[in-house]
Amino acid sequence: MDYMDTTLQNLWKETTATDPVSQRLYQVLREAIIRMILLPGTMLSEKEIAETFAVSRQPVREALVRLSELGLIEVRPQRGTFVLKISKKMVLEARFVREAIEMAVVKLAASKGLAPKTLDNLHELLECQQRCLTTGDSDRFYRLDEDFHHTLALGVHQQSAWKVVKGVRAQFDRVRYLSIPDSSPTHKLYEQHVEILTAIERKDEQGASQAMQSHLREVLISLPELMERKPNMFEDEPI
Amino acid sequence: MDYMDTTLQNLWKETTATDPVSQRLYQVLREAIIRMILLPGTMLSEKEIAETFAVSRQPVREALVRLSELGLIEVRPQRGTFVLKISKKMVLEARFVREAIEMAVVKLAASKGLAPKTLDNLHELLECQQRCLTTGDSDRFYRLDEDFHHTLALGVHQQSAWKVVKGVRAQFDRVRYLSIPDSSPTHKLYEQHVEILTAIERKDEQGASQAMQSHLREVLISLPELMERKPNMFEDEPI
DNA sequence: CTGATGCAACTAGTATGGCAGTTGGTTAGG
DNA sequence: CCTAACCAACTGCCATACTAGTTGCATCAG
Repeated sequence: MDYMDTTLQNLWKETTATDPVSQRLYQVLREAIIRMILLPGTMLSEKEIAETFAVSRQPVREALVRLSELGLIEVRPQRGTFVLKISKKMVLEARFVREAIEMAVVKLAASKGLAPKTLDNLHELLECQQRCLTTGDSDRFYRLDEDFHHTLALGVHQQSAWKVVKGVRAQFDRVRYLSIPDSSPTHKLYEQHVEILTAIERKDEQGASQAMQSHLREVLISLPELMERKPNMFEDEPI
Repeated sequence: MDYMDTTLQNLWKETTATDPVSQRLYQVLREAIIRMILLPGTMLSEKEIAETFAVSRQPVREALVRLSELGLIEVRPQRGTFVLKISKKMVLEARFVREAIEMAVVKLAASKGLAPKTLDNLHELLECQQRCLTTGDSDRFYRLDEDFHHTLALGVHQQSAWKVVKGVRAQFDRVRYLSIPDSSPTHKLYEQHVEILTAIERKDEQGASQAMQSHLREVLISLPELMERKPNMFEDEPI
């Protein structure tokens, strides 16, 4: 909890200074946990965090409350607050929720159709992703992945659905960041995006939802191997 | 904000006194908002709530943070905190999320099958509901409804899915309590539960998910009529 | 009488201080 | 040397105090 302070400070400065402190702290800590800057098992002392960012403990607490609701940290009263280790169970449950919602989203998109403006945005996002493939900018690629899914959800006017997906995505993204710098199958993910979009455009509900399912299961293929290679990042599961 | 104090006090005493104050406040306020004890549009002063329950503002704030994440209240900085009016958009979005998840749950239950213990519990719940039909205890009926859906989700080991459903249920339940004391179609709801369970038992994925869909859409049939009859409970939608 | 302006009484946001419970090392006893 | 009891140093939880921003009413000018 020393070398990483500078990294946290950078994230802190990226947040908009006019926002409430508790919000900024939430964003910073969430990002830090997902990006494996704060590793699973790390203890997060309220006092220490407050001193790190030169704020009081009150807004820190509120940020921690929200993070514990996301299932990223665990607050053990009178003992300490800890970054939760990745749980295979939680990740698979998160996938179930995400699959259910996002498959419903693309079905709706295929049946009702999307606004021309939305389709334009989606196509543009795919073009950007294709460019990322050639430049090898996988960081940007994944941000565009999030945008793609977000745009789909908003395209069928389901903002709440997106909020839920964004919440459970945290579990996914930790696994993803853990697998860096493995060669991730970005090409495959891109192809799947294309498949999803074309299925929607030809009003193929079944095809679109199947493509989405395959897409969402792709990320977790490497899960068992990761659990073996980095066991201390994962919760000790009962045998 | 006076006559209702006694009602809130009762809810307060029902909570377990050993739990953290912030948790108890969250439960009480959540229940009060859902049960329309705290009506849409009501202003919730942190100070006032703190005095009502003889606690400090700190745990009140933490409860309010969680409630605002559920979409039940809105915190407007330096102005006040308000119980959100029911929004048709939000309710329909909540239904979409719930439908997506619960249809996926029953599909999984039908394909993988449920443990005998779980099936027993479900059948017992249905029997209890049937008894409620004769005694006319609709309050208990709806608690059993929640248990039924909860048991299904846990039966396929999807605890996270249930948490999400429980979250969006808040939007549903406000509409339900608003429609009391209308004669609600409890018989129909019971029949739908039976239909869902039998479909699961005969491994009929499609039938189970269809039954669940009909079931979830039943509650909101009265929505348009309610919006006309009690317009001040609903958000002013753009024309 | 109507309008704008300024002040007082709110609000939520933040900071700080004191509390009880847990923990791990240390010390006293076997 | 080993074990058990104790104590100091943490932890998160709650209460209180203070700050900054908003709002509405009262007051004063036109």
